[in-house]
Amino acid sequence: MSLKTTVKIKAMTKTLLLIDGNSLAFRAFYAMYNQLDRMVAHTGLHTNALVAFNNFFDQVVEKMNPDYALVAWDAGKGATTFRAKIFDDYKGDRQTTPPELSEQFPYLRKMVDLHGIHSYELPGFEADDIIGTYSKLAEKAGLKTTIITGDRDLTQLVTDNVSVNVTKKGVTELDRYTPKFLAEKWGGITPSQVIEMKSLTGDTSDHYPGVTKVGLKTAIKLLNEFGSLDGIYQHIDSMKTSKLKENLLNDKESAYRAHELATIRTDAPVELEMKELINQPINFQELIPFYEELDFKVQLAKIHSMQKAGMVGQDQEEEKNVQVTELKAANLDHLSEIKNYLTVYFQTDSDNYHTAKISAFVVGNENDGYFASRDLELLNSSVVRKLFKGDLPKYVFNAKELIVLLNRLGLQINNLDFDFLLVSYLLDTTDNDNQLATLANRFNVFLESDAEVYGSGVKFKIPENNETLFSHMANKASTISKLHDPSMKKLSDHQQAELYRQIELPLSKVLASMEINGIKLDQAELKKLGQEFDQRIFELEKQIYEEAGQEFNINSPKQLADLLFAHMKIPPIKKTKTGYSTAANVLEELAEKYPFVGLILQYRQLAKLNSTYVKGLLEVVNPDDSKIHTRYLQTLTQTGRLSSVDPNMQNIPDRDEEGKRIRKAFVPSHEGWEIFGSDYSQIELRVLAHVTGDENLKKAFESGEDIHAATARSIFGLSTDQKITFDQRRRAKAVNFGIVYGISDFGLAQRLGTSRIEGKEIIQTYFHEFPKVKNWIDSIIALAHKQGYVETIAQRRRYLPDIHSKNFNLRSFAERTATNTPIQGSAADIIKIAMIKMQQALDDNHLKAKMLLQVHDELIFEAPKQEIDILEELVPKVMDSAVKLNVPLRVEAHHGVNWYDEK
DNA sequence: TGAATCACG
DNA sequence: ACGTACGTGATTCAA
Repeated sequence: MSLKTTVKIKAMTKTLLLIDGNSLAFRAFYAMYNQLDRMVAHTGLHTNALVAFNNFFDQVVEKMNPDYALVAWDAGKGATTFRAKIFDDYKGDRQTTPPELSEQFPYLRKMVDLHGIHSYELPGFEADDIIGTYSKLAEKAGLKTTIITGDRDLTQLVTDNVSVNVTKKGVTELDRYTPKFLAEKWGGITPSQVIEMKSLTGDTSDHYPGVTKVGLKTAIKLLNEFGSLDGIYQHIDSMKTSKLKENLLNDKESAYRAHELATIRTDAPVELEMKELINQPINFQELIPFYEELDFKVQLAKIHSMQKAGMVGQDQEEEKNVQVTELKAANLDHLSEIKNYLTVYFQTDSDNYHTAKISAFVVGNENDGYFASRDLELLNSSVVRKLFKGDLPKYVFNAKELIVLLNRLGLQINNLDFDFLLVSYLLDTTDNDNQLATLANRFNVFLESDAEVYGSGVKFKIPENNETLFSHMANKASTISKLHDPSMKKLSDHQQAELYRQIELPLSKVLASMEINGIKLDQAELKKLGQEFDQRIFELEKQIYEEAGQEFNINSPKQLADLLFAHMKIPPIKKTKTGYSTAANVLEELAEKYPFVGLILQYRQLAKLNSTYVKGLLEVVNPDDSKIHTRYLQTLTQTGRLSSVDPNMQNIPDRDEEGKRIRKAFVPSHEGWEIFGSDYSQIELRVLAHVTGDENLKKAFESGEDIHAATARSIFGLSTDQKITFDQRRRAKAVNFGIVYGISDFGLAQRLGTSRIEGKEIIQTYFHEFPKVKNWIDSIIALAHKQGYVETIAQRRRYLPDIHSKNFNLRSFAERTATNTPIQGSAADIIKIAMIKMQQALDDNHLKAKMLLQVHDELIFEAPKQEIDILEELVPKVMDSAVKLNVPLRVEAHHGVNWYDEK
């Protein structure tokens, strides 16, 4: 078919789209019911039905592009329909509309309106009747009509010119009923017989009865024989005596009433003329603020990209690019004009700001414009130094990074006030990729991502062209400036301003100095260890190949599994997604019967130490100062802990003697100094005692007794003079861990190597002994269900979007995190506060000691030997008084000539 | 790029 | 009945 004829046909037969608003709204609401809690706008409005309805417009209506369109609604409360007058229990048992849906109706209507489509309702009539009436009017006018509904009753309106699309799944997958499709689907029934059928079967959703015991199949059989309700009753006398005949006779009145109720009116006194139903273009002008109100990020991003592609008009205002001037020696004095606040952004060529090349910088604000340059020398000018040191509040994205970069340039900055990265993290940790463009998106501010402008992976390149680079950087700076007000407002709404001002923001400075200081690595010591490991690995390799009778890659779990479970025919113990597991706990079990497997375990241990901790650390040590400068990620974890990368200094081996030797290579950076370490004892269980208020648990901590022993005493019913066996303590320790992690009988049994039944008994006994722990767990899960998030003692927040999932696994996981996060996260709050106070104490006491590392519940320092005595008193004091809990905090301190000897 | 493994609290 | 304890990062293999 040529394009010309297609156009002609379209031009000749105009189309009308009739939408059953209420029916689709209900469909949309229940189709997205499991998303109900996830889809809430900042205003608190539920948006699940709105989202689905919007998808419906995008995917269905846009494709149809009808000439005329109308959404019909049931008239609101107070309007009695003619059906209710016939039958006062009409729709009687139907659940009242849930409030979460009711609140969406005004917005649904507005959405329809902004899509250029008329809404219509008529007191005394339902949406069905409006649709029926217009479908007849359209037929007379020679239009092709499409009806969209979730209600099959409307199929009675089907003709050659009227098709009825009934929702199949959600609101975008539809069954298209034509006379032919209807006949195929329902045993040869015609559209008008749909009414006859409903008369016999009744309608459960509208709550009117038909004939007792008559369902779809019987109804079709009767209609095929007698044609209609009238036909059935005209011939009823000739029917054989049967239960069916009896029911038909008994329920004749209800069948005829059902007939009347099921019949859709086609003569409702509708007022709109067809020409008023012309499908209007989408009103983007108003749709954007509307979507913003609903927090429709995806849709806003879509409009934004359409605007960029020139497909949709936009205001001149938005078109305007951010003002950016290249900064030069000649115009430096412009900077002294900047008032109110100063946004600062530095562009680097890689994530590791300790080593990255600093490509360019931009400073400025929304009123006074932005100034960018690649010339870092300009930063040494007195104008810039004064500006950075001055009182203007500074707005940045990642304060810690900026401090480190400036430090590299010998510069300092004062009055860091707004760090959008930190603020976004505190507001919501979910899906935080730490990218400005993504985080800005949460506030409906759109910015090209670095990947779009600079490329990613091997294609990444900082543009050589000044205009490209400076304009992107100015856009970033402008985004930071614009996000100050809305994000700080939200922070106060969440009661998190103190968490930000008193903890995270000051902490970023402390962390910056820790990173800058770094920890000294004795490279010779580590290399020596590496040589020993190399030698032993080589010998183990030889022995393994010999005993295996072949060479293979021992590092490949797949090849190892092949050897063990196929070639050597050892019975496997555990499976992974892809094959048989060769994990350490499996191999340990096998090693008891097959000594050969023990060699693999030894090989694995040494290979790990060698590659990750010997080679790995030697690769990242800074050759200039022989120090390791890790980066703490302050805005990554879901609980509020820090993490550490490049390298990870929070997982240096400690549990096995062999691995611990790595720690000998971490030494003080000055002669006559020592490594000093201090750790909280059982901080998480103490937090548990605090948040639950459990008397028994509190008592255990107040007595100063070993907590696992105390727990053993409680759950195994031992008196104070009875001795606790090693195994009882071990089991109690596993229970304590289990409680903190969100226990299950199976999980506990697995770890204790006992039966599930016994696991269950132990948990029950624990809860009996520590009843408030049980109460707290129950109530925190209930709270998570109610509000969708949990909080730590410092109002750190973690959202749990899966807490209402229908998927058991996802929901259970969310419930376990609901109990674990307040504990792990509050412990993180405590050590963060301690770190800020610790830095302050070191400064106040004019100590040379430096805080170097944080490992979740411990702090590592280096200090002159003469200061060790002071630290032994000061550090525990600062740490255990950081936060006042209703149980004491205990801190242990150690020191030595290296990190190994500090224990 | 994901899975498996193993290092830490 | 569901599957099975919380939070991380680095290395290696194999597609």
